Amino acid sequence: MNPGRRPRLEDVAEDVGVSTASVSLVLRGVAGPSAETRKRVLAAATRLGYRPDRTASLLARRRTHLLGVPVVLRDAFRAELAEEVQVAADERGYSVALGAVTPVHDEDRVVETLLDLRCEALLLLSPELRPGALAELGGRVPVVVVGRHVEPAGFDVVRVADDEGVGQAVDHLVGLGHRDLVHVDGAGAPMAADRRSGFLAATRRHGLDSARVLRGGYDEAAGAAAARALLDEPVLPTAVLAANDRSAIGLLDVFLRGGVRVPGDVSVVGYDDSGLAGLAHVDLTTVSQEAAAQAARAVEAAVERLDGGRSEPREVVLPPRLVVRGTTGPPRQAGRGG
Amino acid sequence: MNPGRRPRLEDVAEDVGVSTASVSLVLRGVAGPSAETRKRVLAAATRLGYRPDRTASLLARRRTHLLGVPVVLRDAFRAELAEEVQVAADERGYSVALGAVTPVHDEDRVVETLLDLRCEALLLLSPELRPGALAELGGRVPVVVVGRHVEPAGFDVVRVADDEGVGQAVDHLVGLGHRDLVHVDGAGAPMAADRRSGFLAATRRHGLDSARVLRGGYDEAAGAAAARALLDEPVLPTAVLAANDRSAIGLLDVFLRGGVRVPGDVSVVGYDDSGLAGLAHVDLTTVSQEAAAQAARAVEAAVERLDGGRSEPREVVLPPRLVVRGTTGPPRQAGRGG
DNA sequence: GCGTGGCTTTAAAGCGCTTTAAACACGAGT
DNA sequence: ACTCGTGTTTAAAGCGCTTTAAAGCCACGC
Repeated sequence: MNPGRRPRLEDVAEDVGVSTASVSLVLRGVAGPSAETRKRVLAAATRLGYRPDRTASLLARRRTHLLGVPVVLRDAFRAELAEEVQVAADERGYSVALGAVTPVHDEDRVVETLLDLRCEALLLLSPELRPGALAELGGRVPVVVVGRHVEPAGFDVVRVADDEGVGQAVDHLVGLGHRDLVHVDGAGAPMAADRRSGFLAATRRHGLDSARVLRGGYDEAAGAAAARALLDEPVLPTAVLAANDRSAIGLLDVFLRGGVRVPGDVSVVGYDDSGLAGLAHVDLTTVSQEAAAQAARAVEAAVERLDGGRSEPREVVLPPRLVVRGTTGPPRQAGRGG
Repeated sequence: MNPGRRPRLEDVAEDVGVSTASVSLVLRGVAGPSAETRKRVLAAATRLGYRPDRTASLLARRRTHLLGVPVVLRDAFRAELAEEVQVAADERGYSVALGAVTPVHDEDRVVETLLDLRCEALLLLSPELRPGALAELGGRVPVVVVGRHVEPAGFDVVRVADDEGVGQAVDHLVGLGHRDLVHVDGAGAPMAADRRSGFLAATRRHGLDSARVLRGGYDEAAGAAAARALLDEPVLPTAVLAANDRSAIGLLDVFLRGGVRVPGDVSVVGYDDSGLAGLAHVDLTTVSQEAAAQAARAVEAAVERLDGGRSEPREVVLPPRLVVRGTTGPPRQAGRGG
């Protein structure tokens, strides 16, 4: 019926001797067709190598079951999150369309592209957009903001309790005997404020009034700069909490080059538990952001709106998890570590 | 005409008082409609906030102008390549659909998903698929293999001359006075053989028969292990060429911890010029794979097949480019750098 | 014999856009 | 006046699938 072209629903129907409607129903697993019909349709579809044309299917039903995720590929943690979103979406019968955010392709533009592809919802990973822009976007299409502390208004928010995460890290260090802590913060970066306040709250809770915050940033250079500043001071703190893993790597690097042993002379804690932290030669104690859990909840939030009809915004705050590895140990005064 | 719904072509047509055909022509910039019509249609479209429904459009014309790119998000270099593909595709009027390859979502599966989205061609970044599988896939849809040395058969290949790249690095080191070189190779990884043979060819060319190859790998752990092996030997080589940047980072790390100065005691060269290499605290001399150029040529190859009707396979081999940074210097015997 | 209700199946109307063939308008040429 | 040609516009037929309303079929009970 149809020479070299890819088989259509009609070809299968004709082959079996039923209508395209029946074939459509069978192939989508909808109730109705009898077991007999079902069997024959399935057999014919397989034999003809039929594969549904998603485009036509999308046009006909008004749904696409597509989730859009703009992603900054260069950012290891967000990339990991995107992966997990794909996995979680899969489990719920949704596909994800990834859009690369690059210097020449900013977030707005990628969002438009994804919407043109008919994504039904957008999952934004630590988006840079202003809350106003987020709310506006949320008015057009369901939006879930992941990993950013912002008031849910017209969109959902899924994040980790970063203040608590830093608190766990502080507890861990204090438990080891540390009393002299420094936090190299993330300056104005997203979530940096939470981590900073979590640090201050936790140290006060332990009565450590000497605990200080040093201005830092979210990359290796910021950590390295902070480490150099610390080395210039008369006496090193016994433990440093970085704002994220990349900053921690910068700190480690400078300490290493300066002959400062970790954790012998100073303990270092990162944040994110990105791929970097687990590398054997880094072996960084850090706080996990639970990428998989965040992704799963984010997809769930989107699906609730799309399939469940929820419309009031929701905020999901997950507990972080301290991952103890090799860069933390007893302080140099107390233990025998140095 | 159409209450809350998004405006359709028909709404615009009705508003202007012409047929949908005219509107379609105007909006796509096809010749035919008069200047007058054109103007009024454009005005109406803007006023109504019309945005074409890509799905319907795709269904009607038989083209999608979509390029599929499976990408391993965790791999910095491939992620960068994917970004560049997006940029290059954009310039030629194509969009790219990214599909995340993860442990639970292997390359085959992602390829199927992308094909379901009606991608017209696939750009595979250092794919792991067997040549046979590649050829078979190439029979179904235009395929461009990027960054892998494989005979183009039923698909195109775009890659960098890795042997030459390593050769440039060797020349650079020899020019600095080095005579005692070691290459920590990539074992069985893609392109590793080329880098290895390039190393051997270049060192022979310079009469350095002592040049050795150590078995390594493509990650930090492999580099670290190789570095430890080197430290166990009675005398260190004066320069080490790693199979890629990640391996080089591992080498640097172990050297640093072992008190070996770079480049004072030993020079280190990476490969890829991934984001890692450029970081201030790493400052790694490396060989650039010219991601942007590779991406551009890959897109070009796909477009040639799709729009130009080319069908015979093509191989494009680009020249690599040495990027000299801070991890290479004169050898410890010769210069004063030790 | 006929109406009933439960299964199955299907005809047909879209989904929103593209495209082709044909219609149309209008002044030039003969 | 009539044919032609050029430049514009459009009716209508899809693209391949979904979905709804209606038709078919059949056993059952009155």
